[in-house]
Amino acid sequence: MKNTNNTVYQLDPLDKEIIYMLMDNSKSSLAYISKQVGISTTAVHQRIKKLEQAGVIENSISFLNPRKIGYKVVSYIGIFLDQPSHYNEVVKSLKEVNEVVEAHYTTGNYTIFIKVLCKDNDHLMQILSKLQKLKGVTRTETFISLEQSISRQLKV
Amino acid sequence: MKNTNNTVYQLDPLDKEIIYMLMDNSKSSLAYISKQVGISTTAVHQRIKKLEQAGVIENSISFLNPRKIGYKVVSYIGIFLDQPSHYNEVVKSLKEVNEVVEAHYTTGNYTIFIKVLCKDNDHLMQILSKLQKLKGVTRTETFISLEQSISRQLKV
DNA sequence: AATGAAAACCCCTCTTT
DNA sequence: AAAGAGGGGTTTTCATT
Repeated sequence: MKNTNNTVYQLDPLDKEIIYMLMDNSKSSLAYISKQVGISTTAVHQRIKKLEQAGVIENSISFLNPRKIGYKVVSYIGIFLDQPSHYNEVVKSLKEVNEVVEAHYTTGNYTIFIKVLCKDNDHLMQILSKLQKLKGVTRTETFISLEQSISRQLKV
Repeated sequence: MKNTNNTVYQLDPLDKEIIYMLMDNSKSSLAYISKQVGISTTAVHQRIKKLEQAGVIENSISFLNPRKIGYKVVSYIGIFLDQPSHYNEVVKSLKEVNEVVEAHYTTGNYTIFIKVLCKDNDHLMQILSKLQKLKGVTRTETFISLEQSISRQLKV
């Protein structure tokens, strides 16, 4: 069941300690967390369950390292649409392109802003030409990431 | 030990099935995966271990949902530097700003491109004014995400 | 909300093919 | 590369405060 309400969950210091450990490694055992934060394993378990039910902690996932399977190029692409009304249609097309891993409807220069993973620059060129053929797309602007110097989650 | 070589790991269909299950939920048990893909738990275990050692599967982490703790605004900011040589210094400063969750050194219009999470627009304004005071930063351009329509990992 | 104890489940190793 | 069996650890529930 998806939690949809908009109330802000108040984290106490123990919650934060627990969450940061899970954000670092979701397989941290209850026994290990328990030792670090100084409460029983059952108490840790209860807090995690509560945080999960509230939707504060989302499902844990494993990461596939794109580089290891030959995807070396990270880029961001701003997309200009002739009419914002084409947004839904374009997003639908974008969902069918596996290389697109994020898409945002944005304020500012672009209508749509996406993150794309490619094997190399040739591959990126193919994706760009595919994007430019989509109905409603007038122009794109590409930023290739030469180095990702920060990649982390929010700490509060 | 970090795997640093650049060979491309060849995934067979079983590897892919297993990886996609773990990318969806890193806590999928070996017994469950075993049932889905039709090989023994031991075989699944051996494959996962191999994929982890090769660095194809990276550590699993839990996600904190920023919205649930009051962070409602997702934005991307392009940063112009007067000299690229200020890059390292600026990144160092950016690392001290918790709201910055990604930073890239990019080709194209901007020198640095970042992703920022904020509570609201006022909060974003504060971050922007903080960024504009950093030495070497001449100008910034902001894209606020009104809706994230795609958020996923790479599928190959 | 927190605790200890017990049950159920799971990971991981070992042995074998 | 894959399978079954067993020991040790982990999650989960239960009763209690």
